[in-house]
Amino acid sequence: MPELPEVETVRLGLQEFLPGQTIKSVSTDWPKSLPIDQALIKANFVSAKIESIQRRGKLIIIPLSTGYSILIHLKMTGQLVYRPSHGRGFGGGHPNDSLVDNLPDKSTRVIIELTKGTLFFNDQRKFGWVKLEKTEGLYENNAFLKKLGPEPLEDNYSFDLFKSALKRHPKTSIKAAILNQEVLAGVGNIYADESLFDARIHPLSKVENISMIKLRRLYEAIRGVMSLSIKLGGSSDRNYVDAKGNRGSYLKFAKVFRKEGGKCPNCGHEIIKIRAAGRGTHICPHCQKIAKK
DNA sequence: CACTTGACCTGTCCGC
DNA sequence: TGCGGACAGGTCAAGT
Repeated sequence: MPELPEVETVRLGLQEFLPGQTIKSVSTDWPKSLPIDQALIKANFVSAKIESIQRRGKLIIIPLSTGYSILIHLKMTGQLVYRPSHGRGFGGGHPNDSLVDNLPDKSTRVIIELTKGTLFFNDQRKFGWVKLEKTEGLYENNAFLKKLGPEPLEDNYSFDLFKSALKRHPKTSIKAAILNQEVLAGVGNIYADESLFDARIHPLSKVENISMIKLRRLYEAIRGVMSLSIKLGGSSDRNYVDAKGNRGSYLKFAKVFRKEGGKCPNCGHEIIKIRAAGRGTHICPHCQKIAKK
């Protein structure tokens, strides 16, 4: 599921409620979702105070008063939903938007009890996890964070940065390259397809064969689609919900993702589905031709 | 080495 | 209706 815009939407939601709260208990019925030693949980997770909610790429990072940080990866089907202990929900949401009316449910893997509410980590496919690591030196010590590429929505993320990272993967397909989290952080299958369409680049084009003009358009497109998606609360293809349990609406505006059989909004040609970088991939075969040297 | 493919899981959908 | 297979927002390890 969750790519950068979805994870950022979750972060923004949690940011409203969690900072300042203290953790009362942590439990799981699927230990692989919470691969933390019990002694460490007791010493540095329980009774800790939540300081802030951060995000790096698709990873949620929650620094605690104990000097440790909670790391959460939602992978394909993870949800992170907060429910206050009293009052009837949050109000303001449309009832039909909620995919998580009664929590915990059968996909709930980890329950974190807080002073004023409960944080549920749900994950149908069990790929995601909640970990705990030392805050000091986290970005240097954590294998994933250490290699993670730059944040594409930061002001200082330049075309030069994008181009020079791509240059290290000249022979691979452009889709595989932008899905590679070491090239840039946060792009997943939805935003790869949408941004490649916007830039009129065929996903199987080799990086070295793509013109500078098109790479520039791709850089702009990646930032454009992900910024727009954050404004729309992300994409809810199946499971995704934000911290309040509500869906995002970006897919209503998607041009090719899951639109096979429909018409290209640019030329009217039929959108087709192919395979690229081992993933289902949506293109307009008329607008997106494989680049050749 | 750089790059691609399977594995991790559950659930849903589609064809026979 | 039942059953097998393909497929689903991600990332690693193990292949080629």
